[in-house]
Amino acid sequence: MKDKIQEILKGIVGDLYGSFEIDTENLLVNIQENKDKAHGDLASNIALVLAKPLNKNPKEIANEIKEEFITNKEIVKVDIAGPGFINFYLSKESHNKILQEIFSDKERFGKQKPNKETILIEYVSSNPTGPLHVGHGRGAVFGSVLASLLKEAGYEVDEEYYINDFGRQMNILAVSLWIRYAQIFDKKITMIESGYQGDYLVSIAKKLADTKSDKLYTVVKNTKNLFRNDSEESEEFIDRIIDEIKDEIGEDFVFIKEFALKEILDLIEKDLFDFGVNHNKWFSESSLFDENSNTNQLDKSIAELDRKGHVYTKDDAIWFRSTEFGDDKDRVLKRGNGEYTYFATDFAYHLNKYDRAYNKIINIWGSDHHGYFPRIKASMEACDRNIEKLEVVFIQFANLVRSGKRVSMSTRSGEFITLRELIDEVSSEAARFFYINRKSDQHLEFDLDLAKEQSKDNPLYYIQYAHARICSVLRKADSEPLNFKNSKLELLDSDKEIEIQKMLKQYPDIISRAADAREPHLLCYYLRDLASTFHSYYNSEKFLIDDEDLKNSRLFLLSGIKQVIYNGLSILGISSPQEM
RNA sequence: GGGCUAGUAGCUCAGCUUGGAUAGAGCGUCUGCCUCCGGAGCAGAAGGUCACAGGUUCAAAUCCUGUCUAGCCCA
Repeated sequence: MKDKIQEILKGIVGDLYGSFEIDTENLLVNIQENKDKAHGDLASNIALVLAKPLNKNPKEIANEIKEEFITNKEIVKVDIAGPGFINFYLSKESHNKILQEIFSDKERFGKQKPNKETILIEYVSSNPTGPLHVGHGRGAVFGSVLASLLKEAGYEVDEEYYINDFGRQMNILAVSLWIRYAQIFDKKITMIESGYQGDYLVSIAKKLADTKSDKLYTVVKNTKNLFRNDSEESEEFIDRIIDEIKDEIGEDFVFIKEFALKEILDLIEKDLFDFGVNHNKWFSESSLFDENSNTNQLDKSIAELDRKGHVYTKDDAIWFRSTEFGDDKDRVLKRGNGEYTYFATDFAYHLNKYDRAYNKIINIWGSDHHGYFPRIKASMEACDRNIEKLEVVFIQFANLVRSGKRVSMSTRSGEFITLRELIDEVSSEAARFFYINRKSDQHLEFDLDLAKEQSKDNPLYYIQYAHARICSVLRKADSEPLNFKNSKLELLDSDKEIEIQKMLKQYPDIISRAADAREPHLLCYYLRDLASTFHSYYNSEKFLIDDEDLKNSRLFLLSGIKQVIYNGLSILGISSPQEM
């Protein structure tokens, strides 16, 4: 409809002022939906925009255009208002097409045609050294909802979890597990300070003992000697312990490491699953180092950077000259001691993503990493990759609030609140909604009490209640499957009914806007608005009435609202209860 | 010191991408509404220098510049 009006206006303007050679393409002409009913349904600012180039009073222009505009069945009235807006009034019938559309498309309503673009979203990617905590929750929900939104908007989407399963932290994890395991046989052994303290390792250690009995303990000859602490710095201390345990246990050290990794990934995957988050790809960092093949991707990637002339050696270390691409300073890829930096593997990982030929690569990162983006971008640019393809969405941290007070979120060993605990307390769905119901780059106060509350103050409850209420009415109506085909939808002509139909019409736009702008919270606000309009309608009208035609039409309208709430909540990964 | 993000009603926040008519919700406060489809709800009132100062524009919460304040990152 907007396009139609736009075309007509262009024609009229061409006829009227063609000789002035106005560049209609570049003028900021738009057709907008009016907030205020008194101004009609749609408005054009064309007269205001033309005022300057024509050197004419905008009202005069608007009048001339109005004279030429021929109203029809759909556009029943044209009006001039304010400084020179041209308002268009649509016929009441023109609003109810949307209900037929929803009725025939059902859960596909709002879904756009496949556009053949592929997108890779990488998110969560928490270190596999312990279970997920609440700090990961927001990014997890954001990634999964954005993925659903993009699919709805017609993209083909892969959701990937990058497993940091390489390097020193894995050794520390293995040692921590071994200590918990050894404690089963010798209570006097204590966990080292820089080890992973959480209880989860205690249960994993029990499993390890179940499969290996004490075999990995008895090979270590002198545990006392192992834990002597002659005032070493903790860094050196843990490195020495890693080395000594490695020596004593031999190849089984790798077994312990992989055992720990597998168990923790199982935990993470289960938590994510229960949280409604489902990655379809898991990418292992250590696969970049695959030593069994000749294709160590990390060396290959650095070699490519080198070939392009962006690598140099200084102080025995290998550097990337990232400053040439806008970074603050050059970055080390490989240290003098032969260790690769975290950045080096990330660089190789991103090249790998590019080589998988997606149209778009989206990373979801905590906003504390924003300083990290320029060097990744620089490295891709240096390798002649199109940096327009790469996008990072930064997620600001959330604070949990209980009884008006912030819940301490210290990440000090063992003190964090796990995602599991949050799900257990407020339910997975409430947690999802509260995490996503805020612009992602904004601080979020997550009110635990409100998330549990069952009242209109809790926006999720309010939306779900609207759905349940409609289901209840439809149940009560329970006349044979309603024959909506013959409904006299033109009877839906009250202000509220028109308003609802207009609102339903906006739904597909909201989906594409939320997807394109990476702003899933728009959907939450839309659904809340829709629910609110419904509740108001519900209180002002009766549906189960004697007038069959009107009754059917109203029920048809209700089922449209119900469908849209259902579709929207589905994208958020939240259910639409029939009753509650 | 450099960078990023923000500042909108007493509180929590939308709106800013794409400038548009009287700046919106929820909570809280006040006043009403259950013989009636789910009151887990609804209607109404009060509440604003859109941080501040300039600039662009017919038109600025929205775009630009500067200042102040807060959070985060880097040194």
